[in-house]
Amino acid sequence: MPVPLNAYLEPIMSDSDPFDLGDIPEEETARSLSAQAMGGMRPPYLRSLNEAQQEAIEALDGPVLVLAGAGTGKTRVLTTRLAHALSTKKAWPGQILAVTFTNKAAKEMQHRIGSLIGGVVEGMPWLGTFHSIGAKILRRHAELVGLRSDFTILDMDDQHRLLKQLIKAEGIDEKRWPARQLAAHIDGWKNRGLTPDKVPAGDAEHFGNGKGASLYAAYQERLKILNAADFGDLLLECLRLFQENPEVLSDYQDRFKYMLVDEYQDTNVAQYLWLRLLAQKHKNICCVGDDDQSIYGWRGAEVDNILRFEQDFPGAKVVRLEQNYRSTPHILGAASGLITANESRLGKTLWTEMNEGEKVTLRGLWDGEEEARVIGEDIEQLQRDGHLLRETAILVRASFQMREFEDRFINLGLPYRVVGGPRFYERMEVRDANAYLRLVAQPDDDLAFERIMNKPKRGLGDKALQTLHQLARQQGISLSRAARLLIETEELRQPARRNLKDFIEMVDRWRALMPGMGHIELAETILDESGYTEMWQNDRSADAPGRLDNLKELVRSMEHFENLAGYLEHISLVMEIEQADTADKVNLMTLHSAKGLEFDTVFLPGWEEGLFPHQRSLDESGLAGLEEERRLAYVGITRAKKSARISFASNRRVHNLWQSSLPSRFVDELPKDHVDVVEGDTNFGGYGSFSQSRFDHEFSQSNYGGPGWQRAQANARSGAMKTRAPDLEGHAELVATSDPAASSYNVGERVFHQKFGYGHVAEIDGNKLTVDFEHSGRKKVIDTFVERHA
DNA sequence: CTGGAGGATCTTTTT
DNA sequence: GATCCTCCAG
Repeated sequence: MPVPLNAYLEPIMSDSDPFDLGDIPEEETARSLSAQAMGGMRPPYLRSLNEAQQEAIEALDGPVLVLAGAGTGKTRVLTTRLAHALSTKKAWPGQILAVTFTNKAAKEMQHRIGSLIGGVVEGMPWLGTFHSIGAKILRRHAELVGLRSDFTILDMDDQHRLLKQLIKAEGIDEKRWPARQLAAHIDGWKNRGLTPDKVPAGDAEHFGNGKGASLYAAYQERLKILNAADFGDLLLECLRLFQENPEVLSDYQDRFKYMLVDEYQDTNVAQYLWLRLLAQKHKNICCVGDDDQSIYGWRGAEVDNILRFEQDFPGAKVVRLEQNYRSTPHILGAASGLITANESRLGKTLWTEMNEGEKVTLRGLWDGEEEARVIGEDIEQLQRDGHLLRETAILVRASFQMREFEDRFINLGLPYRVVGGPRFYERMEVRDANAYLRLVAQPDDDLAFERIMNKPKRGLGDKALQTLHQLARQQGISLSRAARLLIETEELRQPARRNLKDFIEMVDRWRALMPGMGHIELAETILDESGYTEMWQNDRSADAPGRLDNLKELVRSMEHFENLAGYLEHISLVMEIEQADTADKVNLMTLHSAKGLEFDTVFLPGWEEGLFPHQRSLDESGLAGLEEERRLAYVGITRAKKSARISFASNRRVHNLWQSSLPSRFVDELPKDHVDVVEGDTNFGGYGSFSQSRFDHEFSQSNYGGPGWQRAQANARSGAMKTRAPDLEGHAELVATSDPAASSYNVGERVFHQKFGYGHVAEIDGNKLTVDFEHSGRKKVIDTFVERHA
């Protein structure tokens, strides 16, 4: 994330007149002179734009909705609009809020504005993703929502572990109510802007026999104790901050003279509310989006937000960008024809001045393997014809489809790259390393502590961890504080105790190094001294070398940051490591990660009922799900500049068993005029014509209870039967020891300890007791581990 | 407390 | 087919 240019922002944030040039450093004045020099003339950056684009750019004041179809120059409009606001001096960089969804988009905008205005525009402090901007605002006012400004941002793995603990503590059977499901619910609530107290009663019953809402509340409470926020909180807590603190809100309302929202069709309710609050004052909000490309409904995105824009912002100007600069007429025709099957859309008609080009091809194949082979051959042919591999992409519905292509390409020696695959920061070893860094930076980060306490093995297993947890909970302190207490006592057996002590001291030592040592050197020291690197060096498994490489890469990536805190903030918000991979490789990715990209040739394999549209989408969201799948297909086709090649297979291996499949209904919805059916040389399936698939379509509609669906039902049934008695053990433990009033013991008092038996208190040092046990001799223990015994 | 064996479950998409 | 989890034997 960009480093804020405080030097030049501060004056703007203060009460001084933002247009007072006296506050702006020289270079800035020099730059804005070029804008002034344009005078009344049409600024040069507007010249090569079409009418609609210019309209979208020049309508700076008042609410504007820009409906930007695929390939209509959306990003250009966005950035030019920004540049326009700046160069006409309607606003200074610090007064423009520009939000995107992905870090990639934010970076691209940053970059393009830079080249438009010329020079440094890291000065756009409020250009970023919803999440990064939310985090930035929250850090400034953390104490108002019960956090400290150095709060940790949890990733999904952390979130998952935490929820698991809570579910266990509630005595709920985790088999039946998996943590990931609860996480999905909580995410859903947060996306809809619901705090625990606002979760509708009916909703909460979906989880753990109606315990959903209370678990959510418990989770939020726990987050506050951990001084942590999850992804959803970055928005929801920010929203709460605004709602509960009008003066804070009004401050931001004043500040953001102009607001710009990219991919508006992907906003969820929380984001929508957030935007609305902020736009209340100046009302200069410009939302850019395409309802036909809304593909994140499952993540809480509300297509409604864009469909409702004109009601939400009365007097809104709506600009349609319909001239497409990317694709040939056939490709556009195929995509447009397909998307007309959707009912809920605002409707646009894309057109182009390009030459006809080739039709979209459609190919039926025997199985997934053949599909991979044929596409591989196609790509090799393209290569021979002088096409670049990097201008070729294979877009799949689900990531498991990638495997067959990878296998095939490795076989062929065809270079490929998986875009948006397993993320760097999600790898286990990288997370472990980050946990070390987090623990050093933030001593009370329990999740980090827990993660690495016994990695590498230090003889601190479950037992030690449980003892620690118990103590931490009773004392209301963090694990590392609890550890400090524990090593003073004899609660843990000798090896564990010594190991824990060593561990604590090691972390303390690193922390002490922090002020003097650069963060990179520090990271190296930590990885080295902790034995973590060594652990992988001694590991004989096949993936160990790769993991070591990743650790090196991690340390290298830290160079981009000024300090440890900056690095940690970055990785929690940006899951991807930036790498300039410009090599000529075929691109392999999911349809979702293809949004916003374009390629000469696009392969769209796997157009089969159940896979695409995905069965689960249909089961869970019905018609809305189907329409979203169709939009996904639309996104896929419109990625192609020159050639789109759709295929489907009659047989596919799923979970290691073969399933026969029918061509996707989307195949039938493609307008014939724009499609060529290609006969494969091994056309076992006999899908030579549309009539066959139309017939299959009829069949498939009555085939709703397909194998997958039946299996799902069977699972649900057996799950229901598996209900077990609630786990009482956890409760018993709580009841036995959680008695805060009992912490004051007297010397000579008789006490009972679970492990050491009966004894008399000999000395008292705070909450540490020295007890003479009748059978175990003199021991130091923490008072919460003993019971008073009359 | 560790490590290995065997079992269950998984695969839709992601900031 | 992989990964994660649980259980059991040292």
